[in-house]
Amino acid sequence: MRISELAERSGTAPATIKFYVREGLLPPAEKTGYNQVSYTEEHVRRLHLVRALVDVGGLPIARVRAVVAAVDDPGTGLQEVMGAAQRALPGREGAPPPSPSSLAAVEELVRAQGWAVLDGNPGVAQAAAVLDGWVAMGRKDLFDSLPEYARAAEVVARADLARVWPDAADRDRSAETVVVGTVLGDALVAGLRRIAQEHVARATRPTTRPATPTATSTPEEPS
Amino acid sequence: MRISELAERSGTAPATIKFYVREGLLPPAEKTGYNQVSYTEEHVRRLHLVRALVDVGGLPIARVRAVVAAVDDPGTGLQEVMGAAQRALPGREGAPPPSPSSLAAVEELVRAQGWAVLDGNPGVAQAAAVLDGWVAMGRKDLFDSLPEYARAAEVVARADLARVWPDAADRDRSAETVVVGTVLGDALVAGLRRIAQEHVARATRPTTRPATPTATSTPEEPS
DNA sequence: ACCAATAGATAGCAGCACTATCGACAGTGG
DNA sequence: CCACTGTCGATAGTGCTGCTATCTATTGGT
Repeated sequence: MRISELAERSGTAPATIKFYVREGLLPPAEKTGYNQVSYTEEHVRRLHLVRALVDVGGLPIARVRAVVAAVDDPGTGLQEVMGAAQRALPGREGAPPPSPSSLAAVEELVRAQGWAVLDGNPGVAQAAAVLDGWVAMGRKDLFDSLPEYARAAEVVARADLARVWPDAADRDRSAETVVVGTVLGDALVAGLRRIAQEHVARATRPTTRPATPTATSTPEEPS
Repeated sequence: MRISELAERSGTAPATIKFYVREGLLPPAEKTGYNQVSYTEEHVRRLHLVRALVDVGGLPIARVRAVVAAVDDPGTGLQEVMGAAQRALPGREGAPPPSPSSLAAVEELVRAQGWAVLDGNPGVAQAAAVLDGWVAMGRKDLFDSLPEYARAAEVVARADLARVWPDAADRDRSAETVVVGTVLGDALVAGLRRIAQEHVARATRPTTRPATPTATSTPEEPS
């Protein structure tokens, strides 16, 4: 198929497709002439993958390139593909490194949960950075809630992996599954969390501010 | 205090502080002379809040402005502050709108969970967009896992709100708590999810690919 | 034969988050 | 009193990212 058809089927502008090929997000199409190439169904699904990572996952182009490289390299095992996807996720790159105390807190949490984890896991630094932000705001009560969050995270992780193992025999397919699941999973959990937050906020009827009847007046705006 | 002290205490360059004041992320300091102003402790904590939202939460400046405006406006109730924080989170703005079928699936999930939620909730569109990305990749099995994710999301949401109600009497303090909790909570859950993923992947020993012994050879790299 | 479409290369552009520079002045040590 | 460092506010500039526009040589379709 030609570029216009690929563009139409993926909802992506031809110029953008060319750009993706240049950037290595999309493999070059097979040449059939001086100015004719032939895109395949493989390109369609790869383009869908790229757009999902960019649009829904919010990944920058460079990260997407790293991820698809891991998917395409048959020498990369599923665990490493998952690692690549994890490292690709937008994770506090401009931020200062996490403090040792927060790192220690996270590591203690990991131990308390009975988790086994290597040092390189980016989640550790990310969680520690969150704790740092929290204490910088003068709050400390988050530590008590950590096990609750950790338990929820484990439930999510089990659901994640339950979706991968079924077709673990097909390496390419499951590599894609791992990537999409890891990246889009963050967005899914975040979205569901927003819905659940509103539900819980409405359900537990917070005595909508016990002692300060001011400012409750403004007409209810959808949260 | 003068700008250099504020810069030092917050780890932010003076030029950046000036920029934030211009952009309305930080209130202007009180003038004490032609070229002398006096920053307060309030500025320190506000700057910490802004940096946390930017560095850890990854929010763009414009979103941070909207969030702090909601926090500062005493006429904005806590529910609306939470709504502002939710809408501020990076959520698929460049992406195409979610398909009706995915929206319907999310709404059915919401009903099945017994959740009550208004139309404007950005989580619905976000979750639907994730489903769209998923089906665009030719996978449909995600729907079966949705209730699992929803349950985990509710656990998280309950933990979120349990941290807010305690000091719901202090509107300003709890407004900050809501914002930081909503924004940093996403990052925290995401980080813990990465750790849990690695743990579960190692613990359940995926029979590391049942029928395809190829490509397992590369030396174990920390995922 | 004609014309729209294509490939590939290069240049340009808009947005974002800062950062650098400037001129006028203030506060402080000597 | 006076040099000198620090400060304020304003404006302009920078580096990066993610495309988009333009150009030329060529080609398939009618």
